[in-house]
Amino acid sequence: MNYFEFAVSKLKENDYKLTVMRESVLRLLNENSMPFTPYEVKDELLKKGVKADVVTLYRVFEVFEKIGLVHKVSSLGRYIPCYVQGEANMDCHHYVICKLCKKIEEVEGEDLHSLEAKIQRNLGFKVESHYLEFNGVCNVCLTK
Amino acid sequence: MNYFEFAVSKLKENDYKLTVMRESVLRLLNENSMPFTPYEVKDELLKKGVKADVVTLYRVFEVFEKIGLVHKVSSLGRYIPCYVQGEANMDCHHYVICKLCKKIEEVEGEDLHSLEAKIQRNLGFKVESHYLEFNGVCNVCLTK
DNA sequence: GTGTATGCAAATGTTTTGCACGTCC
DNA sequence: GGACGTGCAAAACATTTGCATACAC
Repeated sequence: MNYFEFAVSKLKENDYKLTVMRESVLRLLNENSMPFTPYEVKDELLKKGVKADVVTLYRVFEVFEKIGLVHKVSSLGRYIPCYVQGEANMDCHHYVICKLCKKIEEVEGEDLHSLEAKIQRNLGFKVESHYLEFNGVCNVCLTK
Repeated sequence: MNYFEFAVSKLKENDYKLTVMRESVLRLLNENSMPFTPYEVKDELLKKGVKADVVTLYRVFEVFEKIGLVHKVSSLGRYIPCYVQGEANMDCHHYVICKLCKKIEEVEGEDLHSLEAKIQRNLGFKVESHYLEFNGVCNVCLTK
């Protein structure tokens, strides 16, 4: 099951309609597993002949985020599909972000359960998800 | 050495002047070790009789962030002082954020070096810092 | 005194809202 | 058919920039 199929079933499951806009965005994310801003999505879809309003795209992503299809990377204003190595990935988000080219890439989630358990124990804080960003310089920029 | 003293020396060290505005913001952060938006800082300072322009506060935080005195939590638009348990804390930022009351609190950094080393090894990505958010419900909201 | 910091005004950029119309099931 | 989704216009909000004045060292 690829991201698109996964997403479609997820939409149904949550009683959201599969509209032309939602489907177009999902196809884009499925083809390019990378983070987009709503404005970039608008441009990308236009290239494919689909005219979309950014307002709608904001609302599309709002829904997608609610049901765990994307995660918003606030520092970049981008939405990135949550689907790592064939698996839905709602609760842990691990990214590397290059400070030079701004490229962001999802990395395999390491186990942070012991840390979460510790926080739960020490603070009484109920951890539901986590978000981990590694900032630095990517391999491409390093060799420039 | 408290946060204020630490920050003052850090400013000097980086050839930034200790101005009334910067000092006022530092005192505020020193008294309330919590994240503020520039607008909130403006209001807080006004209560103390210090009139500050948000533009200036944005610039103050920009400098503070550059020299590692604060970290911007983009998802909340807030700046949080970096100073955990009496220690400056520039490179690793671990927070718990309550999704209900939005309270954010810094937690003791656990060692993520092995993870960083792994990323460096596998991707050739040079990790310089990381940012870790635990999202969930805080102990106060849990009991409501 | 000199370079940096600040305040004000305004531009820019991002995200949200209201409402009429269109579309999915 | 009815609820939900979309487009357009506009509002609201966040952040940045330019420039003249004020302040720290």
